[in-house]
Amino acid sequence: MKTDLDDNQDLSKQIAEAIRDAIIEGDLIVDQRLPSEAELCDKFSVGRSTVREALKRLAAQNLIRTQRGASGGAFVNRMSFEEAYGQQITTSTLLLSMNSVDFETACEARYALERACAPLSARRRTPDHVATMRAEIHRQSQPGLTDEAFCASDVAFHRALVDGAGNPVLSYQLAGAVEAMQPLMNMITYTQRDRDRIVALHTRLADAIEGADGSRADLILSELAEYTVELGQSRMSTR
Amino acid sequence: MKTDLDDNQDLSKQIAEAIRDAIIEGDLIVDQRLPSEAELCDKFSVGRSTVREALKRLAAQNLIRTQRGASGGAFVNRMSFEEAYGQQITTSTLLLSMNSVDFETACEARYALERACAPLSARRRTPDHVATMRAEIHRQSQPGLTDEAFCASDVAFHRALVDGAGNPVLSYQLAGAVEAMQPLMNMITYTQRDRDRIVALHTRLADAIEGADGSRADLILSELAEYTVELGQSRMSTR
DNA sequence: CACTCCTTAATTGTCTGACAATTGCTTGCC
DNA sequence: GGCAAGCAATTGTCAGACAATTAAGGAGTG
Repeated sequence: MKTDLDDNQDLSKQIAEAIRDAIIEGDLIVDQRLPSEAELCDKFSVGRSTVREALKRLAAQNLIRTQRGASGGAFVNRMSFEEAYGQQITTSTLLLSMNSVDFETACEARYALERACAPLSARRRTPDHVATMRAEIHRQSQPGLTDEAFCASDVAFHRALVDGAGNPVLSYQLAGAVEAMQPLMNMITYTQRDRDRIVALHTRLADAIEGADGSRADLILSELAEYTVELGQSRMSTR
Repeated sequence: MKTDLDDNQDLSKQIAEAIRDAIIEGDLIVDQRLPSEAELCDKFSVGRSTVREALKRLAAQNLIRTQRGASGGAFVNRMSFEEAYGQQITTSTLLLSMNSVDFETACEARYALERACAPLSARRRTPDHVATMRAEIHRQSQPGLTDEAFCASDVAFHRALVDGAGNPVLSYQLAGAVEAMQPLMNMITYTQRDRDRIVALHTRLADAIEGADGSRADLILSELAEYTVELGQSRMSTR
């Protein structure tokens, strides 16, 4: 690990990067204990606060976890899919909201990615996935559902579709795209007619997935994408 | 912003989360200055080191930047696509390496996502994108190229393909998938025959993109995916 | 007035020392 | 052996000090 630091730069940042690189390079392996704060102070010749700030930076990225007490310390964290989801969603959400990405662009990205999953999902989905999709469709048909709850169910439905592909890497990549769109989707108000139309499309989609008909699922998804963009545009313009 | 903290928990973590939520909720907008460290100490009734550790956590996620001096302080950062790329790549790389995701799964995810871009790229790519792809193909044909340089060029080629779709959200999502695979790809040794084959596929791909033939590009990508998986399997098994 | 230089105040970056809280280990007692 | 007390190591928090950086204002000078 690099221990020589450039003065007149942010020391804690440099230390964090040195340790992060060591983790990425594999010099520090999962569950391995890092040197104690005191040892790191010596190693980098800095004060304890500086070391601590560096460690907090790494903790914020889920790269390490810390434990108090004897035989405690900082340990390299196994990056779990769960944590990675969370990070990705936060980042994607902020990216979309802060850069005023328009609805159309985000929608296009989302459905393009989702369509990539459809054929795989049609081939590999388990009965569980289909059941989840059916359950969400049922929820979406309930009268008196708030727009937000409708959106949340929509996310859950599509999540099941994506998970059906049985590829955790795909699921991870798509979690960000789908969930990050939720704030944008929440700005839309759905009339009963809109919901009926969406539920109908979802039903056909679930049928296609259950029937292992990937190309039909793809087709329906493109319909859904088109309809959603249309909906977004009309709703945005009436404001 | 929430200022009441649960004692006997990690204070700096709670503070960081409170501020992060305020940013996500839009209570703190881009380029807005946060209260100074001293003010935050008062607001949360904690010591300065605790506040500083919280701020470093946020800085590690690129949520804020800090400036020294009078009229300095911590400011809400605009999450740029550039920074988001970097974060995503780090996360994806670690996720893949730490969870021993097998080559096949990662490859499938990567090419599934890339195929989602192909039709869009065929429609929208600029001459610049095509030129980049051609340039990378040329580089890949050079004799004496190391395997690593070959892989890097491969990434650049596919990056141009994805960027050609002209959708920054898509580019962002895919940056992680493509670049995170590089360490896995780097484990492969490419014979001259392998390279020739890949260069041929790349050339046909560039032709299809240039000729705005999305479905042909899609087809070639599936060929490339199949060949890559095959290559990976044979190379892994001979170890 | 315009320009330069100096001082001042505000703010973050770093260091030191102290104490609290937690936790595993050892030691002594029954 | 089993149990409780204490000990040592480690992170979490705090307070105070000083350094480094930067913007703003003021003094002096042409």
